[in-house]
Amino acid sequence: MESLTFPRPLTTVDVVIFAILDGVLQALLVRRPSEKGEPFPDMWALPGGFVDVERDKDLKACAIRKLREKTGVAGPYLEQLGSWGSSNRDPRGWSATHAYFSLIPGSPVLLEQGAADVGWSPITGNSVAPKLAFDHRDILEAAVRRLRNKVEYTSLPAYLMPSEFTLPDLQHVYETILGRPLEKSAFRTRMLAADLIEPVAKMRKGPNRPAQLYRLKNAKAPVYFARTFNPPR
Amino acid sequence: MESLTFPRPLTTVDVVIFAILDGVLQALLVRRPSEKGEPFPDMWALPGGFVDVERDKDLKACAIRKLREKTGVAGPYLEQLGSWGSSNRDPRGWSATHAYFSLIPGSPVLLEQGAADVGWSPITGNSVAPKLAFDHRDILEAAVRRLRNKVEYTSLPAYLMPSEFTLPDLQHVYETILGRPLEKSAFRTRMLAADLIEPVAKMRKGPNRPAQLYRLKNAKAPVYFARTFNPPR
DNA sequence: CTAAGTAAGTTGTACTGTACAACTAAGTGC
DNA sequence: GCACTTAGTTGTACAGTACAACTTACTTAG
Repeated sequence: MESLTFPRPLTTVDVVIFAILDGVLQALLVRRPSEKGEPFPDMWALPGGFVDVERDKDLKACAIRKLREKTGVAGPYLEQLGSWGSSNRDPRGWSATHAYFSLIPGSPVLLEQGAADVGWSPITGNSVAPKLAFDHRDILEAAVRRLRNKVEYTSLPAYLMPSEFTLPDLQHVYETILGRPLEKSAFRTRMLAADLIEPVAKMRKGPNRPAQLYRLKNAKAPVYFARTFNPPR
Repeated sequence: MESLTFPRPLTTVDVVIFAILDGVLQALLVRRPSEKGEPFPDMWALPGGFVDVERDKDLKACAIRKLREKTGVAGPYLEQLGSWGSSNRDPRGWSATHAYFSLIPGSPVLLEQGAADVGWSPITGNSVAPKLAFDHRDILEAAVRRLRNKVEYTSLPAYLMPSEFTLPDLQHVYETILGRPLEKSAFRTRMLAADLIEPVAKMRKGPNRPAQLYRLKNAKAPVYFARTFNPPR
């Protein structure tokens, strides 16, 4: 039998958690512990950590656990992003992380505990302002690129909406993520043809014409459109 | 300092290697060793194995090493597919694999050594005929789905072509992978507009009208089209 | 009560890339 | 020379969006 005594890399899971706050795309960050000997003490990092071979039955379960520990959110959109592994990404030795990305709806309420160690950071460009521990900037940038790319031809932003929203609300989220305006009528046609949302018997009141409220259809998987938005130049 | 003495999962890399042989999409498989104590002895599996923390500087280097060990091919198309990790996918304990998929051109010549332990298997449906070790069937199916999906809107099949090929050749590869016929004139228009290939000053002779030969433009990254082929039903 | 302002939502025309189908072109074999 | 086959082109139809102008429904100022 093979001995299996050779050195094993460290195995972690990290989660890029996106939400719309103050009308802006933001990512959740946690502060690294400040204990002596911890790598990147007090720096901001993506939520994540070691796979616990006792508690986590698989990688996705581990990601869900970390997501719930930080946000209290259960059952949001969760997708595998990729993995990053090398001899030098963690000073403690050869390490590989399995990265996920998650979209959470509305304006989520964070768990109150340890609020100083958890915070939302707005996405500007492809990343966030603070320096991040490990190679977490690379991972975050990959997540932003993947999100932007998919928003061109999928209904992913629907997972960032609160339970009831208007079509202009949804369009603003698309525009915020893509960083460019979209055509109102084409947007509406596409969304309504997608069999993705259904109107509720209410209107959003405001200082001008009320807007129809919609909600996501039950347990709706993301819709893939046959074309991207607008001319890609 | 954190002790790092907790148990670590096994870390492996597996590669799904696709090529067109006999006009059919095929995947490379290797036979598991037959030694006592080895999991899944003598079964077919994807090429791969443990990360070697001494030799592999990162995951991609590890995938490239395994690719070259099995095929002798250097520098083909290589893309990360995802990762699979759980407590029960390997009888030796909690294990996570980082899966890649690769497209190799033409009709590749395998390394001769140990030819009995390496073989191509045609893709039928979403998988291959033989039973596979571990969860390699899941991984292979995910690779086939990803490839099919991307072929709808990218130029990936170009990486499966020999150095010189005709447009009908390329179209046949598209059709083989997608499992449905494509429109000749729309296909040609799309491919020629993509700035992906260039004609060489030669024709493919045959029993009927000669066809223009093309080659991939130098170091060409895959092209993403703004629409999928055909009506998706 | 009316008019201005604003955002929601609709309508009509133009355009782009593909679908579909018929056509022409260039070779082989008999 | 003619039938056959595959390469490659041409022309019309169509689908989904881009663009822009329009109508609708509400609030607020006067």
